[in-house]
Amino acid sequence: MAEPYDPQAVEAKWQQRWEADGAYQVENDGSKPPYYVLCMYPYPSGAAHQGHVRNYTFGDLLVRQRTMQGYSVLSPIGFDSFGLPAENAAIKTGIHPRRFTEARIEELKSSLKRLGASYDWRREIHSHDSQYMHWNQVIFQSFFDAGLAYRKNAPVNWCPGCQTVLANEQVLADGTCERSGDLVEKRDLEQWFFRITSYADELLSALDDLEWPERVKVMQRNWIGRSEGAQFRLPVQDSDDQIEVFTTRPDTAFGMTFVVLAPEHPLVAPSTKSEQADEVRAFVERVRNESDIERLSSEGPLDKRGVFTGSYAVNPFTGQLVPIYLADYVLMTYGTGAIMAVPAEDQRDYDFAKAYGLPIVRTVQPPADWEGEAYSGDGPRINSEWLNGLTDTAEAKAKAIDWLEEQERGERTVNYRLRDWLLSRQRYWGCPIPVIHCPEDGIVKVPAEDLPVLLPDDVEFRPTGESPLRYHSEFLNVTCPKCGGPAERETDTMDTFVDSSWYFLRFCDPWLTDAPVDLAAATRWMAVDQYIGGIEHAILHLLYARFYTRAMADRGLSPVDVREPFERLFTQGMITMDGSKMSKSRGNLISPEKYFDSVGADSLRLFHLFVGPPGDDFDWGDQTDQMIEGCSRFLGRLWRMALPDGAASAGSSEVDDEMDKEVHRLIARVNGDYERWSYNTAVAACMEFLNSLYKYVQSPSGYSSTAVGFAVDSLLLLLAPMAPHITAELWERRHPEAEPLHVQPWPTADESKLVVDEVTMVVQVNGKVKDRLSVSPAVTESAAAELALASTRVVEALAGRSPRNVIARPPRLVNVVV
RNA sequence: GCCCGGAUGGCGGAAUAGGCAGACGCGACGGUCUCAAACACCGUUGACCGAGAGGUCGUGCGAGUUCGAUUCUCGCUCCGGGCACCA
Repeated sequence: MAEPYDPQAVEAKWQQRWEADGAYQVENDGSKPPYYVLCMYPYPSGAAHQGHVRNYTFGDLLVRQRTMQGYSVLSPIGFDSFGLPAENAAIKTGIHPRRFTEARIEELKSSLKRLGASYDWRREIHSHDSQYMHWNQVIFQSFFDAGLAYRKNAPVNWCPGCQTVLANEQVLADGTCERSGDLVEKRDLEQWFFRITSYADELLSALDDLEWPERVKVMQRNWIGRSEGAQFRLPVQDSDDQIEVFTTRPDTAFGMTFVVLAPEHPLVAPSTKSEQADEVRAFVERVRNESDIERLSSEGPLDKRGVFTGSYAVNPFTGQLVPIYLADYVLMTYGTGAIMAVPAEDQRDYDFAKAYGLPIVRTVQPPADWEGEAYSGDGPRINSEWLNGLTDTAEAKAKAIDWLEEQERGERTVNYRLRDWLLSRQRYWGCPIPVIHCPEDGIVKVPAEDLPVLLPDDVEFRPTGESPLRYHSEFLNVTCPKCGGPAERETDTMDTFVDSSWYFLRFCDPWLTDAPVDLAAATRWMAVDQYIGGIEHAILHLLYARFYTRAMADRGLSPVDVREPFERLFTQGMITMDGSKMSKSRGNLISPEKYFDSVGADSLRLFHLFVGPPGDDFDWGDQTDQMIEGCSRFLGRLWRMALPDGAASAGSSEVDDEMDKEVHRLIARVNGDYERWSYNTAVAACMEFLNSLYKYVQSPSGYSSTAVGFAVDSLLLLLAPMAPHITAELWERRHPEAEPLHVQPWPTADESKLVVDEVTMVVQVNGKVKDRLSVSPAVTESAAAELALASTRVVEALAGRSPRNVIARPPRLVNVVV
């Protein structure tokens, strides 16, 4: 009886071996070609869940395969260790976020190690490391110097009960605070922003060249939301004020019959006539107290959604007066906060015009069969003086803009939906923003020699929702570095997306003590050749990282020519349960530990690879455990076959060309599957091959042990990135003198052994399979047709009828048509 | 509303360039081994008709192109995701 496979003993042995040998440590000055594989570093929420297992299995597979292929593979790992959950836990339990987080990191690390994931652990980064915070702050100050980080007033969610600002996520759908239940108000408060909009154009256009999933690129394009048009000014009647509007359809401006301002627009007060004042004030007040969600989702009658100011502006195209309205659907945050309304060509303006009895003037002739209301398609211009007759919208637009520019009333502009990144958080557990507010000197950077600004540990976590830093007088009260007078330290901390926006650059040389990024090391490794993570980061994290990489390059903080952080991106599918995302709060997490303790990590890894395409979601269900068992059974079969005294230990020493060819076909097939991330079919191919190997060694006519030896060794090499422990152990037992499996060269198929002498040709009659013939792969069209017509099965099916047509596609198929 | 995906046996999925639908695994059924069980191994397994040979149907629905469509085109249905008064 062969020795049974003991996954726990074997896996522990190899994990220790790899770590002790530094098997996946790479140096920055190696001679092998560099390759950078990175999985999105995790938020440490405790022991790993199946989503982590899947993510890190894909990443580890690639690291191991590229290493065998001769690359020097950079495979770092770190932890996104700042963030709200730790602080909320502190408020609840009194445990300091640092202690809480570090304990969670240890749990997660232990899971990753038991998975057998291979990292250069010397490069580990935590975003709350004081070193990392230091460089975070240096980068921030550099951005501040360049005007890329700035402060401005922004409308934020303010909870009167908690006396603090809330993140959008903390405001419930009904506009109340998730903690106190109070109605959340909008307040203008000073916040920190990154000027990501100044990179909008580049962030958009550079997407085209990235090897990213198309849907992620589409999401980013929509998020940036570029639109071309014109911006122009309308004089307000009896006033020096001018209303600036943005439009993508300047060609329809002759049909502008009113103007609409956002309720927050600065010209609202000056344009409000006294007889309208009460109504306007009530309206503005009401909109102000509506949550964003209410305001943006309201679908009710339009007559409650606007109000007349009593004033008029001049439409520069017609010279006519048009009334100025306010409406809640005009947003202060997009364009200029004011629009020209053209009801004939815009449905929402049309509805508004109907509700308020405003005139509708068509400037584009709709087609004769047009039955709709507003018409936004092409057509001849009418009622538009010097645009009349033009049918091409682009041409009409260009002409309208030229006219505006000639008249100096407006100009061609591009508008983006993208807004600057609000990065300040009124929270403790994040990286402090390194500035001081001085009543005399304004905002002053914390001097370089005083960096990093660290978080004081002796703070009290009170359930006020406000940052404990505000109550820490030692932290708060400082002297101004410029004038020496009393000043206050900034108590806002940075959004945790800041931490994850450049960690991949730091990994290149995390030991560097005089700059955030080593330019030489980053030049060698960047861009990340393969980035792997969840689709949920399609917009924010990936966009911020792309912005940061550019801004750092432009500030000399990273290599100038590295403008994109992630060359290739793979977004793996989610693990769900009954269709919803697995999460701690839902209580449906399935821990990998129980599988490590039973079938072992290799079986679980293999299952995750085998269960379906890596990009698809997988629903964890009743049969899942049995599928994992199936993977474990396969590894058991592999074990018994591959043990030196196992299933195939007694064959003859003759050569077997047929078996050899089968092995080369397997190698070619699995390599193809690896390259296109089709791991499920790669596993299937290996299973199929092992099945046929069992048939081979059990065949009564005997087998070649040389051929089986080559077959098993090849299988071990191909499976090494997927199931690294069991394959390493078997390799060592089979080849005690050889180098270990993970440094063996990756197998490639011998092209000459892929040619076959015979293939199966399908013969159809009227598209229905009637026969299968064995033919030479070089069979000619006429020979194939002849063979097909000679088949007795075909003759029977024809029943005397003569074929009308014979379509031969040698050597795969012949279709006889009657 | 707009933009992207997706739909194949009892289940997860395969079919890489329009050419054998259902690889591989799970489950189910039958068997071998065993006192019995576990493990392992062997066989069957899309539906329907047929004793069998074999036949008919079959990739969400309806059309179309083609000798031939899971694959391409058009029109729907359902499910999932993203954006959503963006001027």
